Order: sequence, then structure tokens, then C-alpha cells
Amino acid sequence: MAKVPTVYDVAERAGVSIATVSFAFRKPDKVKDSTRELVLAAARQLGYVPSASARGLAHGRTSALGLLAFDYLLEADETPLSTGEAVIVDDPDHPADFDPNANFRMFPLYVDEVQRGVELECWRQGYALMIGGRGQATTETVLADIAGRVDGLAVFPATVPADALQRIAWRIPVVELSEPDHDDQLSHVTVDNVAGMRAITEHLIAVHRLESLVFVGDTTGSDQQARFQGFRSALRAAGLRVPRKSLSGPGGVINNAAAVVTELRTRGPLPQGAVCATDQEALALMDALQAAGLTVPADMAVTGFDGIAAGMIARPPLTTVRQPMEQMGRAVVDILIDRIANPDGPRRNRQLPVRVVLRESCGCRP
Amino acid sequence: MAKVPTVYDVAERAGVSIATVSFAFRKPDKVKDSTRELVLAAARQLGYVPSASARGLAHGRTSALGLLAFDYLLEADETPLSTGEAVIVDDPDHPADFDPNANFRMFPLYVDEVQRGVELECWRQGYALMIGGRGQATTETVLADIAGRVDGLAVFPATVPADALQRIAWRIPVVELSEPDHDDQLSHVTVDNVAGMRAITEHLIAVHRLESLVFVGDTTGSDQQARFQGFRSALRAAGLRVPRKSLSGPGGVINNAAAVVTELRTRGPLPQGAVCATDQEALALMDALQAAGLTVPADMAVTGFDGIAAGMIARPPLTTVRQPMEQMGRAVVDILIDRIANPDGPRRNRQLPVRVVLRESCGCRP
DNA sequence: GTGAAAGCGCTAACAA
DNA sequence: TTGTTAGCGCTTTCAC
Repeated sequence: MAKVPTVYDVAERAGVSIATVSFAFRKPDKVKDSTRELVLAAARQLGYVPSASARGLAHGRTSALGLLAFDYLLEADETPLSTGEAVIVDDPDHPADFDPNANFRMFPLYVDEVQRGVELECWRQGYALMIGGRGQATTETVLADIAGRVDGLAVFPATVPADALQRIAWRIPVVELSEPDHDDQLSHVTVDNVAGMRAITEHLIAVHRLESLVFVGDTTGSDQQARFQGFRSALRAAGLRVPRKSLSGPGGVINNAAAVVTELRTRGPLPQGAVCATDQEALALMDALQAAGLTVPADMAVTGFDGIAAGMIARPPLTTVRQPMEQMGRAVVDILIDRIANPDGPRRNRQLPVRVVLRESCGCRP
Repeated sequence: MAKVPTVYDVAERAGVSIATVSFAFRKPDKVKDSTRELVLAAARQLGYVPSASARGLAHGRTSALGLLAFDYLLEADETPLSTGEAVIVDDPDHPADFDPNANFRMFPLYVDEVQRGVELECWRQGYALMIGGRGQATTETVLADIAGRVDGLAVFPATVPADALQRIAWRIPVVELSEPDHDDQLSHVTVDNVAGMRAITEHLIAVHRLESLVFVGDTTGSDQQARFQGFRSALRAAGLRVPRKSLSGPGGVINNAAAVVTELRTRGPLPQGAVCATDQEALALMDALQAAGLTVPADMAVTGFDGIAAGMIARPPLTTVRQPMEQMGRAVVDILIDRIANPDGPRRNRQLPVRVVLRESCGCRP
């Protein structure tokens, strides 16, 4: 790459001062038409591209927002680049990327859809988006790295240590997703997990007449906690037996669904339905159930929560509670931009509605 | 937001010079352990976050890559934020975001999956990713904006004017996706469209014994051009009649599939199969065919190209040629990083293999 | 309407 | 090992 042209080069070429060059770009009407043309032409000839770093430094803002993505499901296997020549048809060497079904189980997930909402809204509002996270080195480092580049930051839950986040929030507005307000500096975007889970559980009870239900899944996160609570409240309201705790195999349901199924069977008669904390856990459970020779929903109904795409292509298609993920992403940006414009205003929280999506895994017919 | 702490503040607090602060962060081993601790502690207390702008300016690189996303399918309707309270179940006011099927017709598409590959590889290699584009104001402006922030840039085909891209490429490495090398400054990542399309056409001919085939879809892009060519070459090799041009309704197939179906029917006997340039066009065609009372694949087989998710949940599931999208994204980053490290090296081109995915729309049984 | 000049916060020689 | 200092490229008063 040859030397990168700067304002100075443009100024020299156009025979004006650097201030004029700057004005020509930023305040076109503060410059005489003819000089502006002159400057723009010079810039064009030189291939001048303003440095965002310099601009950000001088101006004090970057006009970019940041998003820190998950660390939940880090891509363990660094899918190698395919080596082959440009060939076709059956290539069992690259199953992961070439098997759409396998691929679809991992993407798009909750994070991805929310991220998309963030992207769309950012662009709509003229912001660039800096994304970092998933699988990157030290979370703390990445955090600071991203935070240093943007005017506002969005983070997924449990992505970074709370105190680190606090520190950032002191500097720029931060929105945390799917995490209740814990009286910090952060703004929050959440959904009504309790009501969503209560509704889907009520459906199982009222429509499918199920009476013995279990809750399956990790309940560490506050989202999941709330879902468990919604489940229990529906059972309680219906006068049914309320399980005290969630079933969650050692190491989580997703990688240990078989163990969960075993536990389910050894406990006595199989429950009529399993309400899962997330779609991914529900899908893993369905797989394990079917691997054990059981049929969903005949032997046991299964429901999820989130509304990820994989639920649609599952057999049977998964009944679930869908979060308005794109909207959540948009809300995040909305809040961030508001907070940037209004740094001294109060932090904002926003709760969005969820929706029950009835498919077949609960016993509904297509 | 209170005053943002800088190196100076940290230095003062720690009783050292700013250089030491900088070193403590960047070259920890060039600083005595005790002073480093001191500095880090001071930084922590102050909530210091290094400014990426300043760093980028001083150091000459940003350690971020850029991706300029599509303008193809701009989201016409700026989905408004849902207004309601946190409620549940049936909310016909927000169909788009809440109807998973509708949603998955638009996401993830080709761009999205490639983008994901870019993200994963960026993070794996310790780069942040700046994304811009889709739906954003003037493409030229955005281009410069993004380009000014990053060390390397990836662009989707037909996203920006060639000359603008040239100018950027003179400054930082640029990789263009799905576009053949046209002897510019750019590097390229492509797939073997010709071979892929030839293979799927051969499948129709050899396995399903179809003899009258049409090609449907826009052939403006070079990707699509190559696919049409592959289609023709398969027909020619089989000694079948080779259509001279593609069928593409006014304004494209996607929004005008009904017109294409009408044309198909008025031309004489319905062809036995329609080979489409892209999955999206194939899906639109299938919809229109079914709306006209025809059955796929009985009345007419349909195939696509790309391997987007929507093809899997279509009825019947879409037979297609899948591009290794994640790999393409990873390859892009790979090239970019190589070119950054090696600015004077030659530009690089890379072609990846595609794969035929047989589902039901071609006549194959599940 | 245009130019001169003072930073913005950080890095990297070079000195000490 | 640490400090001094000169930029990095741009924005933005303030003069002219």
C-alpha cells in the first residue's frame, strides 16, 4: 500500500488549508461552492479516506455502537478451511458446513437473531456496529477493546463480570439484554419470561389435559429462573403437583440429554410432558427421547422457549414461546442512542412481550 | 457521564509517566512488576478504558476488520418497535417478528451465513469486526466511513461502485465475495457455480429423467451468469434442447413469480423442471406454482442454489446446491489478515467447492 | 470564507 | 526500568 493520503495532502493539492478540507466534508455550507468542489476533486484524485481514528479522537465520539456477543456456546472445533479443489456433490470431509441440518442447529440461535435486530436498527439510524466476543481471548480484554471504540455498548447476559461492566457503564451507556435491572448503571431489555412460561404450561394443562409435568433445563440464568417460576405458577394455579426443582443432567441437558431421559424413566411412570427452559434443551431432549425409542408427543410432550429456527425443522416441530428477538435488538439500539444523546438522563429498562407458538411437539395437530 | 479518565489521569494517580502507563498495558514485561501493579490498580480505580481512536491514530492500525453487508434486500418496512405491555399469546399486531416462518424466509440468507463465518474467524484471530451497510444511507459514505475505521475490508458483490472500491483498495486490503477476479486490486473468494449447477442439472436429467428444463431467475450477477452457463452445459452434454435465455419476470422472479408461472403455462406444455438461479427465486416459484394449483415436484420439479435455511422448511423441502458460506466468510478473513501482514504481496483469490443437497423438490423421496 | 493553531489520547523513539 | 517528547490525522475555536 502506498502512502495513505491525509487532509494535508488534499489541502496541498487543492491549494487550501486543512481546515477548509475538513469543512468541505463536515460543514459543506460553510465553504464556498467552488472551493468545495476543488477540495472534493483533490480528495477523489488522491483516494482520500478520512481516518475514523483521528476523527474520533478529535471529535470525541466514534459514531459506532458495540455489541459483545456470547461466550455460551463457543465453537469448540475451529472448523478448518476446506482444502479441496472446487469440486462438487458428495464431500464427506466437510460435513459440518455442508450439512444444512447440522448447521441449522447452531445458527441462528437467540443471540444471532437479536444481533440481527441490533444491526438493522444501527444502520437505520446511521451508526456503524462493532461486534466482538464469541470465542475471543480474554473477555475482559475484549470488553475494554470494544468499549474503547464505541459510543455505546450492548452485552448479552453473563458475558462479562459485573464489575467490569460497571466500569464501562460509567464511561458510556451500556444496555444489558435479558437480565433484570439489578440497580446498576445499566439499562435493560427483557421479555416477560414468567408470563410466557405460564401460558405455555397452561396450554399443556388446559388443552392437552396433561397432569404430570416436569421442568427440564438449567436454571442458573435469571431468564431461566423466571421461566421455572412461570411454570410452577401455572401448575399451582391448576392445583397440580409442583416440582420443587428443575431436571438438569450433570453438565447441562444439552450434552447430557440421555442421562436426563434415564433419570426420567427410573423415577417411576414417565411424566406426560416436559417443559424445557430453552429450545436447545428441548431439542436435545427430543433427540434423546427418540433415541430411547420413545415418541414425542405421544409418549411425552415437549416444549421449548426462545423460538429459534431449529425448532421449526425438528420432527415433530417444536412448540415454544417465541421472544421478539429482532425487536429486542432494535430496542437495545434505541435505548443506547437515547442515552448517548442524553447522557445525564436516567437509565432505561424495557420489557417486550413474548408469544406462544403452537406446533406439534405439545400434541397439537399440524 | 463524568469526565473520562485518560492515560494522564492514571499516570498521575499511580505517580508515574504516561509512557509507563502505556507500557503497563501494551508491553507488560517492559515494566517492573510492582509498578505495573500500581498502574493497573490506578486504572482500575479510575475506570480507565484506553481510547481505541487515540491508539489507532498513534499506532497506525485499528485491529479491526470491516464488512460491508448487502443492499439487495433492504428491509423496506422499518419494523416498528412493539408498543404493548409485556403480554402473551396471540398478538396479531406484530406478525412479522412473531411469525417464525415469515421471519425465516428472510433470515438467515446467504449474506448472513457468510457474515457469521467472517465473525467467527475474526474473533478467533483476535480482530474486532465492524459491520455496516444494509439499509444504510449513501453507500459511498458508509463505505468511506467503514473503510476509515479498519485495517481490511470485505464486501459483498454489487454492494459498492467499482471505482470507489478501487480507491479503498489502494489504502487497505479489500476482499470481494462471489465475484470473479476482474483484474483489480481486490482479492476474491468465490465458489464453483458452473460445476455446481451442472451437477444438479445432471441429477435432474440422469436420475429423474427430465428432458424439458427451463432456467429461472435473474442472471445479472456474475454468480448467476455462471450458474446459467453450468445449466446449459449440462443440457448440451445430454443432447437436450438448450434454452437461450433465462426466464425472469419483470422486476425479478421473487416479487413476480406469478407472472413467471403464467408465462410458463402459456408457452405450451409445462416444462418438467425449473432450475432456479437462487434459493429465494426457487421458493418464490414454488409458492406461485402451488398458488396456481400445481404440485411440486409432480407437475414440475424445482431446484435452487445457495442452501439457505428457508429451503429446509419449505414444502416440499428444496433441492439445491449449497455454498460453504461459513467457510467463505472464514476464507475472507484469512486473506485479509494475510494481506495486512504482507501489504506488498500479491492479491489472492480463492475458490471453494459447493455441494448438491438432494431434498424433495426435485422428485427425490425423503 | 478561509487560515493558523491548539488540542484530542495514545504510542514509540530516544534519553536518562 | 522509567520519563520526555514528538507526532498520528482530524476538528474546532478564533483571527483575519
